[in-house]
Amino acid sequence: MTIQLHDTLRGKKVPFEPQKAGEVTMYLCGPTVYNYAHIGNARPAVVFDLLARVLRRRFKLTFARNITDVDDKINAASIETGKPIDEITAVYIKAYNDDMAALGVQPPDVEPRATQHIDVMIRMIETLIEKGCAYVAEGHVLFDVSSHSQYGELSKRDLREMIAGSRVEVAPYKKAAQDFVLWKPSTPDLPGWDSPWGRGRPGWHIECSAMAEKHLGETIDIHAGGQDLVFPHHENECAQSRCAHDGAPFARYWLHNGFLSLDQTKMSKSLGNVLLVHELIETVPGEVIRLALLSAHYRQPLDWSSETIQSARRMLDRLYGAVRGIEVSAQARAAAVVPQDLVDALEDDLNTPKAMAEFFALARSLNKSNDRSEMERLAASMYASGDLLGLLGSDPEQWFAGHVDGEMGANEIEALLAERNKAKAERDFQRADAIRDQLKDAGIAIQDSREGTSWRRDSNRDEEEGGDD
RNA sequence: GGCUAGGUGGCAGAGUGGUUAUGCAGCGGACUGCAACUCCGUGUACGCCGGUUCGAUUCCGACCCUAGCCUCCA
Repeated sequence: MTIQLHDTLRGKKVPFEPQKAGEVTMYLCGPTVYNYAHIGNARPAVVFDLLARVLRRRFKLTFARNITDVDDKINAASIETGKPIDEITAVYIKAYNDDMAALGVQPPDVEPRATQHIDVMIRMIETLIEKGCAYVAEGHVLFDVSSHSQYGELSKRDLREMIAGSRVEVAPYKKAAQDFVLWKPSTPDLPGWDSPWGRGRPGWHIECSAMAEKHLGETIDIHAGGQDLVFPHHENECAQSRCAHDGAPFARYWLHNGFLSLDQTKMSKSLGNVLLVHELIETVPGEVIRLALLSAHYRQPLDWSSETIQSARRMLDRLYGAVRGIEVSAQARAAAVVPQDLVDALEDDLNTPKAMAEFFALARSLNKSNDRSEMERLAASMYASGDLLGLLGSDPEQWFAGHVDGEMGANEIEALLAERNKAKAERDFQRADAIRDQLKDAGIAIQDSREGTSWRRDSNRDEEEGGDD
């Protein structure tokens, strides 16, 4: 079966064939580093990280995810905080990569920075001017939208309607309202680079076009990003690149993830409901966040709430519970197979809910099995599936011991369990139950089995009742 | 107003022209000293109205509602 992907340009799910057999190029719009990443920023990173993992099973993938480190929002942050720009960007680049690593996002093959590609951008702008697709006006270079007949194709917009519906004040030097900036002049206090049009800085859209060209070539296989980037960012990127490359296709498949809302509300600074990843991971394991982000299909809208987190946590409890206590040899790991149904689900436009259903089916058969070698084989299969999904990366005991410190340490818990087992052996069930209640109050759930008693920090515990901290 | 997605059982969330999604929660049972975990069983779900069809949640049309974009935004 060939991989199926939903292409925004064609507006439907289509079979995926790379332009060059066996090799795939993919570009994802990365962060503008003026602030910490919020949970909505994490969705495309996680979703397309999964796509990268799926593609790597079959193809040699070159995956580029850029960093926008020159931008007016960064300049504003610099003025606001009084810190130099490169200090700000360094802090947030590190924070972004740390946050994404916590969510199981593998580093891309290339992570180009805008400031290191100014020369490429200038060259591309020169090319666009030569080809009559761009013009200089008052120190600005603008892209002439009328020079590209396919403009509007990706976002399915009609140029004439856009003029009518325009709500922006049009800069006087623009030939047409939709023309967008490729290069703009910088005042001495702003970051700037020398160019044929004077000292200035690039517009946002040209950055991605230039970096994609440099690292992936004129025509890339997959271009991905958030749905809100379709217009104007991707439409403009597409127009620039195609004009610069004599009409060669820019991206052969356009993938866009749906929006994430927070408690049914759009995240926005003015509403003060921005949920930052680096804050969230203090109390929620990154794996839980990853699973929560993958629990809905990537193109669907996803509402983030405490229930979303709780549900993902419980799912992981179930998955880790299935593999808990099963030794998997290196040999079994090497021979492990991801169930074909799970692979098929992911290769069908990244159907993660279906893939998770298959994952649970695997956990169920493992839970049901009594045969040692079969259990090892199934557990190995679960770990292999986890590797593909970016889940189940922790040791199960460590998972149940909790990623967040509880008020009761492991030694104390073990001591109480030993005492309880002694009481049980003496058939002093009242004492045994008292200990169980004591542990429960401390947020520890215990499970008896033939092999002994195991424990875990109970994710089902109502934190409201935790009380005294 | 225009464009693009959606509206599925208590919740989350896939999918399909006629047959079990899955997870959580609930109910019954097994296991257990009692629990928990796990297993087995269990839900007359597909926005509204028409149409096509032997049969539609699934296809077509109208309507209602929701979200995103049209301005920086993942």
